[in-house]
Amino acid sequence: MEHLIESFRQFIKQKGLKYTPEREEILREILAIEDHFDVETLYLLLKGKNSKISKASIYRTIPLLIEVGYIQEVYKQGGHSHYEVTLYKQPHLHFICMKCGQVREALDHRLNDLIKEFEAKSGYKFLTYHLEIFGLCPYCREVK
Amino acid sequence: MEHLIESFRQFIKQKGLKYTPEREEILREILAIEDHFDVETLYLLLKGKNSKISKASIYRTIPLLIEVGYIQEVYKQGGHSHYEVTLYKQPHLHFICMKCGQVREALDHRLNDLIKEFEAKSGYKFLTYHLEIFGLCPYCREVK
DNA sequence: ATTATATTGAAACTTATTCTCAATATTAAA
DNA sequence: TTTAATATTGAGAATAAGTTTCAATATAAT
Ligand SMILES: [Mn+2]
Ligand SMILES: [Mn+2]
Ligand SMILES: [Zn+2]
Ligand SMILES: [Zn+2]
Repeated sequence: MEHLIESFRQFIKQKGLKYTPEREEILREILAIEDHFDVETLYLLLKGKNSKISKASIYRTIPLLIEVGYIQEVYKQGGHSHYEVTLYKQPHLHFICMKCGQVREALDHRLNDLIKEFEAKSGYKFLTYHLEIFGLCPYCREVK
Repeated sequence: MEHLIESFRQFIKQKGLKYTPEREEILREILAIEDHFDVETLYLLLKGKNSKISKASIYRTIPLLIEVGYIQEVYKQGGHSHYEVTLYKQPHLHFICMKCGQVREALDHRLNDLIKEFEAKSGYKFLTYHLEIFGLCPYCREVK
């Protein structure tokens, strides 16, 4: 945990940026979230702890955390982005129920293999992916 | 071509809606597009033909064309949706260059198989998917 | 023709995200 | 430990995609 904070600080310094308490606070809060999160959720979590962090700072810090490889934008839903900490997990797919909005994730190595194969054959440099499957969850496909 | 127009009319009627020249005009324009398209592109194409169609009507017609199965939203880029006619093609993946914005598509039956397998195992009802792979195209990975 | 209802374009609205700016904080150097 | 250059902050303005509202008009059933 602390080593992640330290690595982030080094990343910030090495880019010629300044290490601020706001950036660290945002990082700590995100690392404590187990789930997917969006900017609003994160903002309210911080606010609930009497933090003065503004949404602008959250929006400014997220790209840095993506660049350092701690988080990824994993899907868009309801017109806004959702993120998650991807330090300990591979990219994976998200099944989104179009009726109730429930999101479930699944990981399959064959998908990652397929993408690596495509990368090798195509000459592209792959950075990340979104696989969003849209449909109805078991519950919603029942209720008419 | 004309049979698609006719099927669309029947779809509209059967839903208790009214068949209007605006809806037909939008459908004809979309069917003539070979590529991916977004609302702005479509609007300008129509405008260039002296059409009076508003963006509001385009935004209202797109969900109907998705529902009838003629088009799909295939990816989001630059903060807005991109669509394509999917009458003659399977869902497929889109590789998006994060630097120049180029989009290239690829189709692989193993991906579709994987998704069908997931559907069968999970109890979800699958409708469509987006697989967007983000990275650098062969050209952009060269230029620093 | 009449009439009920749906659709239209224009403009207002909503919402996510980015930008601007003046005040403040960080950092390296003196 | 001051100084000074530069980056960051929060607040609010700006932007842009998409949705909603509304009065005028068009559709289509009778
Ligand atoms: Mn996930
Ligand atoms: Mn495509
Ligand atoms: Zn559901
Ligand atoms: Zn490129």
